Amino acid sequence: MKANTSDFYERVYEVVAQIPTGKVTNYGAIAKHLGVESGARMVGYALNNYLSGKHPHEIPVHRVVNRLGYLTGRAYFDGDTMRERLQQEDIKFTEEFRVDMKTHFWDPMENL
DNA sequence: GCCTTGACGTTAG
DNA sequence: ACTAACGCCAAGG
Repeated sequence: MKANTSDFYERVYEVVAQIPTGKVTNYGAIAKHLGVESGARMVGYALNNYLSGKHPHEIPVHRVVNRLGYLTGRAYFDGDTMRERLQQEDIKFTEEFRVDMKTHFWDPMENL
């Protein structure tokens, strides 16, 4: 059973699916949790792939931001959807497109 | 096969 | 706080 790229994508989706409402995590934390510390970029790639394809389960991909809290993936959602969804979960922002990581960061390493 | 392009992160300045 | 240079590695041209 050799690990291929699609396995990695699936594992990313599994982690994202467990991010609690009102919390966010970042690309690097997910990669690290999956044992691929240098794979932060690939996590982003996986999420991008998620939005382009058709998937049976809805997962909160809007809850993944970069390590500084910036909504680097906002351009891949319609309009301002990413920020709107986060605000609906009472997530606080320190800047227009930056969430308050100090308050809302959820680390897969410590919770899974 | 080579080159460029990224939802990234770390380090140095 | 901000910028630039790398390292990373899958995908697409």
